[in-house]
Amino acid sequence: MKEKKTSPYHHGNLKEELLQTALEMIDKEGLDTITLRELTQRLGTSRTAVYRHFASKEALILGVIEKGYEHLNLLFTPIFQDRTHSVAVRFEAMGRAYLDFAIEHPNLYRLLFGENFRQEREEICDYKDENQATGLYALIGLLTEAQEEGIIAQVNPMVQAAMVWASIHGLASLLIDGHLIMSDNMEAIYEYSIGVLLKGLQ
Amino acid sequence: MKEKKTSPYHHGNLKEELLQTALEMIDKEGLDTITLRELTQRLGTSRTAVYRHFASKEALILGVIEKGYEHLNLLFTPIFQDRTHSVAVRFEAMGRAYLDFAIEHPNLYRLLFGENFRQEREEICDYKDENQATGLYALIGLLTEAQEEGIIAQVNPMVQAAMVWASIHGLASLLIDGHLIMSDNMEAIYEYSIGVLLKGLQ
DNA sequence: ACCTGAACACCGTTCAAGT
DNA sequence: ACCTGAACACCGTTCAAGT
Repeated sequence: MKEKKTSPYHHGNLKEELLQTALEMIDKEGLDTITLRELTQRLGTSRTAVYRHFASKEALILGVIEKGYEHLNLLFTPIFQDRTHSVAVRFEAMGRAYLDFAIEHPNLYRLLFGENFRQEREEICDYKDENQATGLYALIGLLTEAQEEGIIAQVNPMVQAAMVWASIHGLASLLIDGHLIMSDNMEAIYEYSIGVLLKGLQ
Repeated sequence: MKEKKTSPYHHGNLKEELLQTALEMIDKEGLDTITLRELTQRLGTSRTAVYRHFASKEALILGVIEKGYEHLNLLFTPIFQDRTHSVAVRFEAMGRAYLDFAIEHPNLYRLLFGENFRQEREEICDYKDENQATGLYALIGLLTEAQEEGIIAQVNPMVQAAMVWASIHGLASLLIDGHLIMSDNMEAIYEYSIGVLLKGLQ
């Protein structure tokens, strides 16, 4: 048995491990409570090792955001593209998947769709790329499909997509941030919302 | 000319000044960047004076949140109660006022409707009080009125209110956090959204 | 491409002592 | 009901020096 080339010390892909562990820590504990000191300690490296791969803590978090978008993209795109189901069914399924993600990963959801790095997001990924990763483009595609089937009115699908996204995002945000009375009634609210949207879009 | 009873040092209502100045600082610079040290320095007091009136920085911020809700209440309630205009007009006006507030005071809006103090909010004000201050109760009243006029379907108005609030809140959030493409198209998106809502609620 | 260790400026918070 | 001043633990970040 040959050993791997003995890399000095115990890391080869520290950058990836930093991103992955940071993502997990944010997911579990929230963005505000994590520190570089704890992150590096958990990986068994020195504090300063971070700066070999990232210019700052912010730069690292931005990497986590990118990772999060990719993760989300893999989650949503298949739903939109599943042609075996009707547009209405897929519409409802996408909203539910979106809400479920927010509920299961509130800290991650806030990181991806909250105020963090408003500036940097605009600089790094141009809007198009972000919204592609977000699934907004898939949503636009689905709405276009619905227009062709005559289910909804022929309006600029980007405007429609913005309105629909805002509705579901608002529901998710109010819910995970504790602003909605009767969280227990969530299922009823969601189903009603989808109904109102589909009817209103006609 | 009689001088005021010479209060020791230069403050009588420090508590109120702390709240007011903190609110202004948050409004201008955001919650994350303000520090107790800068706040007290701006008021010309010692750093430790804060702890005469508040148990912690968090407690002070919570006071700011309460102040914010009151401010908002004064803004919205008149619109809802203005019986000289039709329900549809008031509905549109309330959404616009809500959006305008978010756009003009994004930092304050995030403080009031974001994730901050999720826990404490639930403890201090019970849901009802908060949602009353938020204007949610007024919205429910407006929707009830609309039901009586036969403009919208007779559904549990609390469910309707949650759906409507979520839609506008989502629009405001995505906008001020920079997630929406074509912010320049905002007016079109808003008008379309109100249309979809009114139609969908029928 | 990592490590150790010391240091810096900046936090919120506490405390002891004054007026 | 405030003040001063020192101190504490905790940050992100930098640097000098190693391997």
